[in-house]
Amino acid sequence: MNSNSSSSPKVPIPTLERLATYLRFLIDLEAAQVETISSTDVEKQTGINAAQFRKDLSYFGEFGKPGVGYNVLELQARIARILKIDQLQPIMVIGAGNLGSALIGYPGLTEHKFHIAAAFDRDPAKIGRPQGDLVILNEADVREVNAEIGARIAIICVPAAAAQEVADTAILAGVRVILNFAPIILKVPERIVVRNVSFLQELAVLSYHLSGESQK
Amino acid sequence: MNSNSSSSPKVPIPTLERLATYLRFLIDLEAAQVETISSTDVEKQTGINAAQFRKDLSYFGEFGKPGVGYNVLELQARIARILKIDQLQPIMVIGAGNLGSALIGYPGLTEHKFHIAAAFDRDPAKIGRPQGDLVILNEADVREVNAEIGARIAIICVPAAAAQEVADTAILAGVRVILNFAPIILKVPERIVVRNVSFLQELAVLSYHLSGESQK
DNA sequence: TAGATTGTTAATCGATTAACAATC
DNA sequence: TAGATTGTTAATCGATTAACAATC
Repeated sequence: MNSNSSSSPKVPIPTLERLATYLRFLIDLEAAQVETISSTDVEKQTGINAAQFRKDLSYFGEFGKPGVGYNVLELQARIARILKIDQLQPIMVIGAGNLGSALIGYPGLTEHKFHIAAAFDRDPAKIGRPQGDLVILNEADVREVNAEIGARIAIICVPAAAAQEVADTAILAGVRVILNFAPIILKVPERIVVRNVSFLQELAVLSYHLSGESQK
Repeated sequence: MNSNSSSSPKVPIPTLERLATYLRFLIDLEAAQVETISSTDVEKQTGINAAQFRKDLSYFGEFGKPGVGYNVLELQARIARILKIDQLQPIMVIGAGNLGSALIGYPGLTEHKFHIAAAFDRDPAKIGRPQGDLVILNEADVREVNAEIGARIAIICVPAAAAQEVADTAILAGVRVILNFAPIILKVPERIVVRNVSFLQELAVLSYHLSGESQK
């Protein structure tokens, strides 16, 4: 389900996912004025195995000092660079319904240098409406607008029926990676990376775990 | 990151995730009036390996006829039963901001027999406000309300700072599994199953894949 | 120096996929 | 019966974790 990792050589996806967790954790440590941290501390505080933490980092170079640990600020900066969120990253959101609006207003994004540069919809009632700092634009103008803003990341929040079409448009407009919230499997060229988020899937896995007992 | 799978014996989590995908796919097939499907067809249409499809199902019994394939309606019903979404499943949503509201209005939920039975917030300005078919309730009343509705699933959509407290409350109120949208690692008893959805993590993984070239 | 902790190699574990006898 | 496709075993692949020499 985790899609076309056509690109880069051999960093496991789970490692990349954890990298984002480490970054968040390091930001909290910075706020708590912690200067140095060891892999054992990481394990104690996040539950992620210390060897795994070191292994994850080892894909990208050497980050720590034997006998000492890792400098919080330096590690933070280096992980941000690896994840390419060391500079503002423009994103387009397609679909300005409830979910799209929630994302546009999500405060964590800016904190992590993600910047929603444009939001689109095809509903004439929504086009032109202000939304956060943005104005909803016409979906028909995706390509034109993206020639300006140069987003390489698209977030698709339209209904399943429209998702494939919208993905095609985004790709034509120069998007290279897609976060897809529509419950369908997008067909995209090899070079495009897609990640799917499915609330239904998450809930289904949880629901399964409601074993026998007190169903009320 | 995938949390406390304390419960059931040995079905891999990825298998459960795919089960939800199969279910969705089977619903589409039903709509298209397809009666029977083989594992090879599944592979062709979803990209999921045929052997994997059969293996996934094999954890739960026998579903197909050699030489023939699987009956779409029967398989659909049996997967729904496995995932415990063959009957209405009540859910509580805590946090009625943008994201919570998006979930309350999400049409796919009902289709899959998930029912948001109550939504809570602690903001006095929100309490009492209508939202879809619901009225936002006071977060302080979670326990009392859940004695009525009996939700075993909670969706947490509050800011990071409030998430742990809210999770504790939900667990006290009888919740057994949690879908957590707050970007923190919840500390919960062994028996509680948590799944985390992190937009930042998803975006970070995608951002990583924006290799070198045209950063514009 | 002695103690702590790294980065990395090797061992373990688990999930995916190929192969095939059983069966419709 | 011959052809197709299942369910399952065995082989492969990849990710996690333990162990330890190198290093601060």
